[in-house]
Amino acid sequence: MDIQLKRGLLDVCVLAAIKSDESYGYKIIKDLKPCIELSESTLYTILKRLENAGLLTVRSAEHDGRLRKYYRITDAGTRRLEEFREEWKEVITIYQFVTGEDTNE
Amino acid sequence: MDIQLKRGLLDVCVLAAIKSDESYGYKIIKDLKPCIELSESTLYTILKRLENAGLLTVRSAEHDGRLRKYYRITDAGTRRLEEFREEWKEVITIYQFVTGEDTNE
DNA sequence: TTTAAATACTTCGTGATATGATGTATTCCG
DNA sequence: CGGAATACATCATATCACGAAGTATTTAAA
Repeated sequence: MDIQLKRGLLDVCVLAAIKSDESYGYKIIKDLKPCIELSESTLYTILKRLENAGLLTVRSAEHDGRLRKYYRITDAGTRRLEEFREEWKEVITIYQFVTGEDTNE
Repeated sequence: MDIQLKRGLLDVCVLAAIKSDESYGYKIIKDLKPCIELSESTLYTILKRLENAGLLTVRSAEHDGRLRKYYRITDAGTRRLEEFREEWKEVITIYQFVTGEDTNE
């Protein structure tokens, strides 16, 4: 899919991947795979950004003697997902303009 | 609206603005205003990019003693709009993943 | 008539960002 | 033993939206 279109969706996809339960990098990639593909470098960049924005928190824990970083969504992160739903109304308007479609069909 | 989300839509908005009839920079901005806002620097960057990609052609013409550049969509540009409709199916899937919504509503 | 706003296009610098490449380190399986 | 899978990190690069600033003409208001 078009990379620019993807850009606007990646952040919320990652947030959605951890919205019901905390998760870690490698698992997030696998969970998102059927929906949207992203590389490790992309994901860790996004996780860092979301953390800096206060949309998720991180805790490190050992798992089978290996370090894992678990990411959990914050209230602000949940609000971000709600905002996304609001923004979507605008997106639909734009889609209709572009395709020339009417309200339904 | 979120700038990243906008990125994926700007190019097709501009193409849609000239899809039925050729137009020029200033008019495109005004026509798109109710739908999506963009500055002149943004638009001319986009027009240049779309021209380089062969999605539109340009002709210069004088109007009231002032130069105007008229942009017309090409067949490739029209195909790009059709592709966008196809891509949209993926976008809907992603939207549903993010919001947890089912097939409709 | 002077002035401001609108029309119309151009160029430059900046910050944000996705991604490939590369690296480190451990565990699991054949 | 060796390679695949797991797991995270960093760097350089290319793309892109946008504000700022510039040039030049026409139109309308003062």
